[in-house]
Amino acid sequence: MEIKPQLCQVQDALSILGGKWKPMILLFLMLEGTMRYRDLKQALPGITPKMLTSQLRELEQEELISRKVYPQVPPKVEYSITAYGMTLRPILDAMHAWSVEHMARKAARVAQG
Amino acid sequence: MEIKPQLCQVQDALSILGGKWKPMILLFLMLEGTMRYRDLKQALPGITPKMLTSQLRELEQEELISRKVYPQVPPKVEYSITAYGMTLRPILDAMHAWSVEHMARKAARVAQG
DNA sequence: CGGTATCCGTGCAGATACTG
DNA sequence: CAGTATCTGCACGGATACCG
Repeated sequence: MEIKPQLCQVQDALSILGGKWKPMILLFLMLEGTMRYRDLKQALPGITPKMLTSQLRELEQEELISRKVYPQVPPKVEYSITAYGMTLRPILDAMHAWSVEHMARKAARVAQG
Repeated sequence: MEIKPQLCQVQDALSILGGKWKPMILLFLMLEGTMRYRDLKQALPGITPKMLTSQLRELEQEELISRKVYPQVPPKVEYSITAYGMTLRPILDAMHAWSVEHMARKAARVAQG
């Protein structure tokens, strides 16, 4: 059987979802449509402002999310998923489905050491 | 709209596919069924023996692949995907499909800097 | 409110050499 | 053939403090 080199392109998708918080950020924005900075910070327990900003900037640069600044005091910034970002949904759904399906197995492995 | 905490389980799938070479190893084994150590090494250009071994060991520990040793000289070791490993296929397929679909966009971004 | 700036530890991954 | 062993670096992520 011949292996098609194309198959190695899987790396591309992985590099985009690679950041520790990126999948969750994308998921939240997919579901909420729009969230402010502090909403995301609350939704992601334990994330530092530096990490949140860097992850958001990277996703924005990939054009997966968009950033809208309201020029007012106090500042207001809204993040939302783009149409392009939405194309990642099948991947996230597949990962989510798998994780839910196999949580029991993982729990058993942890229990037995 | 309510966010379901379950959705954050996406991290589990990601941690399993996280290694740099793991997705490709899994893909090759899914397609070939069985491969020897040196076949994998050849199939993964640039991988060092240390990395290949460590990635294989981790996948084996997760029971995603199985390792069969033939006690002979010179040694012969075969790796193959398990039924459990096969359950990851939808994720890898989704990632592959997305990557193929969006290679053009990536190429354009690289071209323009 | 929505970020920056700075410092720091660790873990992943590569290079190289050696072995049963 | 199928690995180990050892050394190395640097990107990733975290902690903390500060700013327009």
